[in-house]
Amino acid sequence: MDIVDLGTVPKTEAVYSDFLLQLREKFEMDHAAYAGINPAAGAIHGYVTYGDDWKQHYQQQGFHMIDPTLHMSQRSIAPVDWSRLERGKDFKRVFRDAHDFGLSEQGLTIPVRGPYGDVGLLSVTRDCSPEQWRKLVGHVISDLQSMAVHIHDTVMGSDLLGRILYHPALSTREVEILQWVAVGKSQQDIGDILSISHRTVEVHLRSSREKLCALTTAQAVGRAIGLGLIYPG
Amino acid sequence: MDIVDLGTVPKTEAVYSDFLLQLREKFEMDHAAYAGINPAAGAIHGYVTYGDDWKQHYQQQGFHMIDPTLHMSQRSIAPVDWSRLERGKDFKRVFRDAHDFGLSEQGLTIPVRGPYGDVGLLSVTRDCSPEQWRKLVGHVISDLQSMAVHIHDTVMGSDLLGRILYHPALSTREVEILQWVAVGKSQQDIGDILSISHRTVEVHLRSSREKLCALTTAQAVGRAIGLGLIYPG
DNA sequence: CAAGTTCTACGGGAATCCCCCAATAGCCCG
DNA sequence: CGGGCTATTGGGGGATTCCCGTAGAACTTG
Repeated sequence: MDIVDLGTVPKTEAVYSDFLLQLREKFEMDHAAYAGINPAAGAIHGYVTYGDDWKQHYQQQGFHMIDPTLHMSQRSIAPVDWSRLERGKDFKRVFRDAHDFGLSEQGLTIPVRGPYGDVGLLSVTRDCSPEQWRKLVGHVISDLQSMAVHIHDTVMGSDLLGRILYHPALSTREVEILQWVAVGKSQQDIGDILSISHRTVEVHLRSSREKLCALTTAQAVGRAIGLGLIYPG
Repeated sequence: MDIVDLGTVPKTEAVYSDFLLQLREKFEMDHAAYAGINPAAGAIHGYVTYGDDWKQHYQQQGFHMIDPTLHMSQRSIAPVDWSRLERGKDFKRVFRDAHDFGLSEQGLTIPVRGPYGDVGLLSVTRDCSPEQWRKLVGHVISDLQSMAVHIHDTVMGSDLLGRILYHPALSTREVEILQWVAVGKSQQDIGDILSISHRTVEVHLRSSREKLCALTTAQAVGRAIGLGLIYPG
């Protein structure tokens, strides 16, 4: 594959846009777009090959609030071919306008998720016959999926420094106790389970909250889950 | 591609094992394994092409607690080639034993995540020279990634009925208030923010706990995050 | 060895949460 | 229209958490 390997170049916004342009050419698509959300870093990323006119219009109309290609893909493990989406009023509204900008309603969105609640959506569009589309997709889907993982990994990696600085080191005991809280146990229960005083449990939870910069224990639980330190019970 | 499409056959455990056997043959691997966790359904899945002797030994030794191929992959967006793992005491412990069962320490694990906290790990191993391995992986990685998504999607889909039954419908207000809790606000704060009584906040939280089968609000926050209903604050 | 971290434990009291109970109003759908 | 659900509000009271502060022992690392 001759698309630039994002792992080997400096990370600027232009690099991602170029990556999408190259991907678009290689896989014979009209357009490509990547959208990424990183809750742990509070970051949102978006790169597209569309012209500025459609980008502005999409934003002004608030289409991201109703765009079913986004919403259905966020609920899917596998790639979502737009031909399988319901042609409801939201779909029609977005793509009636897209037509006016010369954009096709035939496309595909590939969701990728990371371990800390981060999500990336790589979308590609191509205006051609359904038969041609099916052949094209069947031919390139594996590589597109690999590309989706690649760009999402790289974009999230560029948030990595922030996450390293942000990512606190909870002690073993602190993690253990937070996990019990996530399972619904009270401080007294946890003390009984671990054969320690419930006052000690309280101390560890306080330390956990401080390290996670959380005002409450419930918030600390949520953050620890988001960071992959514990799991929902 | 001539591997059976899991979407077209009845879902039995033998089907997944056959899928892995076929995948192993097609991509010239020694072995293939899939492990999946579905927190929302409380389900754990595992299918492997290894013999029963290694499966039993792996379980008896509790290797899943220390296996770095599992732990590092769970923290990665992209596939993890085992050659890049640190040869620490855990790695050595697992693979010293694996050698005794004729299994290679050369492999690759591909993580896949779904929208509800579910995680799937597809691993493949092949005993050959590093040069051959690099060529083989470069040739098949895209297809392996697509396969990983495919099997994980299908396994999680087989939990779908459970998830539909289990997945509670929180009201808009309940979700909104749980999100504020996840941000660290107290019930009084939330009442002030939303211009409602803190007693009303309490009622919504109790309803949320009931629907999420949670004993505490902290547990409810964790579950809601795991279900993708709210996000860590 | 000294410093830092983790683990253990406690007093006292305020704040918050959550238990039980009660109620009304509005909206939607069969 | 009636039932179910959501949203709103309140009383009374107990349980739990969390605030402030304190301390010592064990372990690790430079």
